[in-house]
Amino acid sequence: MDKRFQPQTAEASIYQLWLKHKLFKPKDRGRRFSLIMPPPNANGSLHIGHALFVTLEDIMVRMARMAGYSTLMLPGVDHAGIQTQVVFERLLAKKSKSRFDLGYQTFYQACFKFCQDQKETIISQFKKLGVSADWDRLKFTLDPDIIDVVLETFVKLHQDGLIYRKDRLVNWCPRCQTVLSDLEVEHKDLKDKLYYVKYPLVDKPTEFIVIATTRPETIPADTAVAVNPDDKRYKKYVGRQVMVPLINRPVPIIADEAVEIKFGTGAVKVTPAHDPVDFDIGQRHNLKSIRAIGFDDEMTSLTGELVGLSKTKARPLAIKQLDKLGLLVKVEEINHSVGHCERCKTRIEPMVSLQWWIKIRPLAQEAVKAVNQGKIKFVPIRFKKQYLNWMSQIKDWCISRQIWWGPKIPAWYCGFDALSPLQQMMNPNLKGNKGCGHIVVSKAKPKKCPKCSNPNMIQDPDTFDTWFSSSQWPMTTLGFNYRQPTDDFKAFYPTTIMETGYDILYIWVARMIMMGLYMTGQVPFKTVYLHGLIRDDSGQKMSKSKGNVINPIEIMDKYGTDALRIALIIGVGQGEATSVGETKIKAGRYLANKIWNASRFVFLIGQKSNLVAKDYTDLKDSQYKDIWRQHELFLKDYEKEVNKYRFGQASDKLRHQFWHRFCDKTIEDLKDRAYNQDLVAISLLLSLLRDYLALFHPFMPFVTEAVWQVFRQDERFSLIFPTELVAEFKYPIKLDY
RNA sequence: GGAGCCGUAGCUCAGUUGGCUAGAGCGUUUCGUUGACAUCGAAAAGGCCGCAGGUUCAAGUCCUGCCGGCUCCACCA
Repeated sequence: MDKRFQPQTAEASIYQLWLKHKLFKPKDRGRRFSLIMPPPNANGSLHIGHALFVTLEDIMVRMARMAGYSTLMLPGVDHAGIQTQVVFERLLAKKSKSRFDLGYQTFYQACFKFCQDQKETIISQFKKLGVSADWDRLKFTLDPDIIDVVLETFVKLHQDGLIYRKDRLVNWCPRCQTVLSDLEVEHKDLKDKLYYVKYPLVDKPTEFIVIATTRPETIPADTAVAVNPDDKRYKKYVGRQVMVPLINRPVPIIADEAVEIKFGTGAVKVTPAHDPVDFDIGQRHNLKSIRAIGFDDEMTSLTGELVGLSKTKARPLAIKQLDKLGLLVKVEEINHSVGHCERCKTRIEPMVSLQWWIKIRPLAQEAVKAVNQGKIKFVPIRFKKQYLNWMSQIKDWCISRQIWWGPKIPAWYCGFDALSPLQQMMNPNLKGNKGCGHIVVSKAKPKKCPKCSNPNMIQDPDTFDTWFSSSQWPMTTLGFNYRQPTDDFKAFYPTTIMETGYDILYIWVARMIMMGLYMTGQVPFKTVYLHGLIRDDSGQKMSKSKGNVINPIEIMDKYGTDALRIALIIGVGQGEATSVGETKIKAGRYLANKIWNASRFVFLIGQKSNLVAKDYTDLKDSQYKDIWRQHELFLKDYEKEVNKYRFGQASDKLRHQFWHRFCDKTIEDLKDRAYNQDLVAISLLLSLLRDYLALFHPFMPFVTEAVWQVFRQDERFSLIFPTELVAEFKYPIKLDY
């Protein structure tokens, strides 16, 4: 046995050994355990967050496999719609190109190629981490069979009245040139200015109502001024009219609950086209929606003298003019939170636009019911509350995007005029298509318009929110379809555990539950395990700009994969942030080293002895029965931790037991007798070591396998080490899924 | 405005349904090993478990309030 374990040279061949034994394939028999890997985005390489989640998953999977479950870990990769498009556009920008320079076809193909390359990279990195997934079942969100089901789901939702197309207020990202769902918008607190502006009364132009606004450039789009119905100051004005400054258009003064009496002057300008609250007020009071800012970020023709200006230039001009007219009362500093694009950090422009929406309430109802009935367990439990809280206030989900990267929405339009105004603007090349305006939702392109027989229906140029396809991931990856369940689906659905980060509880987990129930009538997974974020040594969030990121690849090269894996897991509370730094990783390497050396010692002593295969002794009746009993007590305790998914605690206890009980006590106590050919002592050491190797294996698969292989080479140990791979050894504890 | 979390050794953090003589890693001190250990072992120092009340035979653990930090959600003009 070598004096040291060399992860750098040993790991790759150990991984090959597992593949050779088809270890990662589910066995035919036994109870089933399945875990669908959250697909990493195919637009970058492995970071420490990937390492954490995939390690946690691999631990659960390896434990289940060792405990005798027919175990499937299904890997996948995500095309990651808007995120990938932003990443790829940045690459293009370095060559001074935009997606429009390439055109849709070329862009799509180049992006596809880019994703394929990234996919290969990340898969090889996952293998380096020791991930025991069944790579033959690897899925990509753009695989034809996956897209097929996703499209069908859209059609079915539409048939069931759960998808509709409507003009509503959306989040428009001027940089990405697409709308976003609410969950893709980040709110940041910003210092801004609050302008107090006089609106003259129509019937008495010497009298004014003063409103407060942060966006004077949208004044031309005002269609009302609103006050709170209980505000005594303004009671006499309600029902009368004011003149909108800059364009001199009369608008009504209305009363609405949404207006806060205490804020500003208690009177607010209502701009339904550019503000979510105002949009709702507009709906309630049947107000017109006038657009001041176009999707091109320029002021529209309805904005008087501001027309044609960019919105940033329009504001100072508006202020200047108001001031000149003597209508600007004062300016105050204000702190308020403003939405930004999660991907490119550009400030969101609220707009009214015709988009596809999912009517979410009916789906949410079922998803809440399932959780309340205990069909899905949350680990840690506190996320159940967060889930329920979110679901109770959920809003309809906008699923159409104007980006190019991703599958297109299966809606077909008879003629250019049926497209939304935004789509018309963005797709002038389709302009020649004439038609009756009919819309068909179907997976395949209709041969002709069912109404007017036009043979050239055009497809909706928009793509799906990438999360629409992700929300169906557990179903699509297992081969679900709307006709006949596949073998994998029958065998492994619902999956046992969904492990992912708590930061995508709403955007992904909640939606998978809704879609799973909708598509199959069953929950997609029985347990949700949510892990926390990774921080550095001093508890800081890792970020490139702070320069405190840890590159898992470098760590693995330097300290070995096992050191990284155990450092990410040991002693970490459930769902809590993990602090990882070089010292913790070193501690991991020490542990790997300790495992190797303890094994080496036992191996050498065993080799020197007269031990032969038949010398295995029943330890429960030996003079060492107390040691064995203590070991069994530990196993019980350990079993409890693992069944509660407390891997941080479990691995900590395991380390302690192994190091300070087995190495420091048991080995030391039995050393002399073992040297003196006490075969019972030797087989005791061997038996204990074998259990420790098995227990450590899910956490530190490489060093444990390497040791196991050494023992396998000597047939004298074959009764105690009865299987070829440590992973095939009967796990000394029971798991209950 | 709503929801959730955290505050335990110098640092980063564990501590499950209340039973703790409060733990780990790293760091510090002393001694010992270098024939399993790019070390390892034995021992030690170091904690009003944020603060104040309450429940209890018993509270780091449950309840209330306060102080400090964080996260998420929300229609703060």
